Amino acid sequence: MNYWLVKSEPFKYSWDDFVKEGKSVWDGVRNYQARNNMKAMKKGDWVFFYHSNEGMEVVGLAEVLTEFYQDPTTEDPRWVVVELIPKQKLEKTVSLKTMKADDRLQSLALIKQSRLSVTPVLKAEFDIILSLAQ
DNA sequence: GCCAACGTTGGC
DNA sequence: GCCAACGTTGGC
Repeated sequence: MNYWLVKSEPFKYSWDDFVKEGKSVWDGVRNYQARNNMKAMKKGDWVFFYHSNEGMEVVGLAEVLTEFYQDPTTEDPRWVVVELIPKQKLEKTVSLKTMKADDRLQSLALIKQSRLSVTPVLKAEFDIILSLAQ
């Protein structure tokens, strides 16, 4: 089991939109590192849902429903999508500020590579973030 | 609105 | 293959 974090700008696609639809095809990723992370996702992996730009906080937990396949929004075979389903909303959101201030989260990929839209989360980091969400 | 950090493109 | 120029993301 692996853990991940995906970013979305809430005014484009928010957690609430995600819950309303019940499922999301995570398309439009055009960055190799993010793509490679998506290819490494396995069905059942857990994925934090983070609001970038506005909010700047982890708001919910999703699960990988379908592993990667060709991105239907492009002919270009380099790009892929995964399908995610909402699992649960966090009791308390966890802000970027909180994570940056936590000594235990200094190597979090979200913090180290702030522009990457799909990042891995270590098990230890995952547990810490979940504990901050209660 | 600014700008740092990256990623990409294209000329050489 | 290098690197300058440019574009984008996202925190502040």
